[in-house]
Amino acid sequence: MSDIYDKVIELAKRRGFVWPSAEVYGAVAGFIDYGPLGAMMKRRIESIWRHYYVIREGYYEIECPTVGTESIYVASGHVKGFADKMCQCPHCNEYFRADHLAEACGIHNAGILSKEDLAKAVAPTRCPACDEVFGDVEVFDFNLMFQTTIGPGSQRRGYLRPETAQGMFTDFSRLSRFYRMKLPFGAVQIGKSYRNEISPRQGMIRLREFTQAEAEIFVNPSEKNHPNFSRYADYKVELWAIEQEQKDLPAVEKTMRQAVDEGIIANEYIAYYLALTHELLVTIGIDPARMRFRQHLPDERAHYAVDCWDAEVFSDRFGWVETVGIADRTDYDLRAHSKESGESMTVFVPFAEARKEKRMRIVADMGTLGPKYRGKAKKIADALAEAAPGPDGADVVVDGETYHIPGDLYTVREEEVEVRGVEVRPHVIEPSYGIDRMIYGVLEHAYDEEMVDGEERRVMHLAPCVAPVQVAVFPLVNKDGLDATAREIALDLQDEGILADYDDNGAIGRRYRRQDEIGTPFALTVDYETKEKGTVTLRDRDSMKQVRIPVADVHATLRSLVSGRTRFEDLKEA
RNA sequence: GCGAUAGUAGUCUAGUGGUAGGACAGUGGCUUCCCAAGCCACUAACUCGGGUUCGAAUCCCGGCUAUCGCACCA
Repeated sequence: MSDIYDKVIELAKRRGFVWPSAEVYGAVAGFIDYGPLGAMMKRRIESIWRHYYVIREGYYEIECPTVGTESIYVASGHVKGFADKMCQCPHCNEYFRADHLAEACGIHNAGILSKEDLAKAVAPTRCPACDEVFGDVEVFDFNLMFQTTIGPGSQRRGYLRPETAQGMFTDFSRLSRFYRMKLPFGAVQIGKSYRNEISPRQGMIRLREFTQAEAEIFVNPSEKNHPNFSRYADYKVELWAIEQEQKDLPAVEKTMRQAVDEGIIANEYIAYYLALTHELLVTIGIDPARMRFRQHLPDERAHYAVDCWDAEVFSDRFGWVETVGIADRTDYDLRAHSKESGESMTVFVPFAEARKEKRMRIVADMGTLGPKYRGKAKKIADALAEAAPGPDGADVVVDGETYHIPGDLYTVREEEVEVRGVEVRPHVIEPSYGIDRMIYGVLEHAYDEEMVDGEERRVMHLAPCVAPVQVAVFPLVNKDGLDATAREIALDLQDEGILADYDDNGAIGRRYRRQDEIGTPFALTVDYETKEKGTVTLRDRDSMKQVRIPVADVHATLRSLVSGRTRFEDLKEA
């Protein structure tokens, strides 16, 4: 003992936020259970996320299976790309990435070598661990996806999804009809994803089963301006862009308008979700001073991505933790699924006004062309339609051979056609949130120890909107009917949908402290004045101050406090 | 996964081969009554599996988990 991590995890375990999963049988690294308070807090964070993405942005939530067939992940590239080629030293049994070993001895692009070639490349090198020459080693694939089989007889291979995103892509055509073919549109998913990490060692930060909240926003590639950009145009965020990162400079503060105009952020969509993410993280209780937006360096971002930013949250134990990724993935995913599935995955975008376009149409004289070229005739005719004929005929290339087609074998017509629009393959803007990491960040940033009258007070400064228990209700003493009144108030609050925890055990000070430790933001106490004047005391967790409010106002006041519309400091004494 | 270290009530900890003790927390009661007060009572643990031994929390081996280092981290 101990840094904040130890203290936060100790409290989280003891009070029922997060537990090692299935501890009775021996926990397995990378799996956690959310206890009663943790699960409640997680739901609250998820519903705040929904408020932003589903209600405010209008991107409906869908829910897809966590088991997917092989073709999904062949298309997405996870079957190939998510597999590391590994080998084991025959002398010391240490595991290594085979491509890393090969690159260390001067082979470039070792990542594209076959298993056999990698084994050859590694054989003469020395093991970094035991310094023996490797000799004969077997290079094998280690895929980070959990594999399973679907149905009996294990004919059909399935994978647990490594991200929720693919569901939005495979449902693209139906989504596009749902949104009546109007770009932009988006869909979101909150759910479990799975990655069989080789050795997850960072508690809640690297899990084998984790919760993601992802939005896939499909936009017209030529219109990357967000329709509601004005909402965040003046929103200021500290940006640690490529330039600052490479030169080791501090982050710069910019409005989103500036950042887009200066070309720091690729487009309004990315900037919009970056600002929205900032607002969301602050709302759930991430300390703005311990948060930054870091731009991916060109060599670290996926080859197809135009721009990518991570929201990173600072942890006392882990340093900067990548918590949210916001990327412009272009049309990569839809193109990949279109190719694998044969679906077009495009959206017809009509022009404001249908355009009349003049087109040259080249029509082959099949009566002559057919007998002359026989089997090739169809292909030649198709090529002709695309060709640019000269005065003495047209040259077309079919199957690698050039054919000269004299002018009398086709006619050129000029036609006027009406073009109403184009088929567009949308680009994808993807904000992707790691819910578990957000929860850890919230817990760590909320944790505090302070001295009160020479005694340590442990308190979780959870935002009222994410605190699992929203209000505690106490009788000052357990007699003279105060307890019955307090019980009634608690019941009323519960009827109103407010999570109120009634407690009459022991001394009142102890009850306050118990609630402080789980981050309950407010406590109501029924005392002798309640009977006489119809008021109760409302105590604020952070300041430990109290105001008296009328019993009749309890619901409305708490609702307003919990939603953040009112601050405790602004309450008036009854 | 490799190596080192560790694992005793919910938490912290005492216990070097002879049937586990404390503190805090928790529960019930008394009392006091607005910030972990006091008194009484109670609940509750040797990480798991093998081995050595008449006897193992204690010694040995292995698993699991945690911490640190190495490796891994779309």
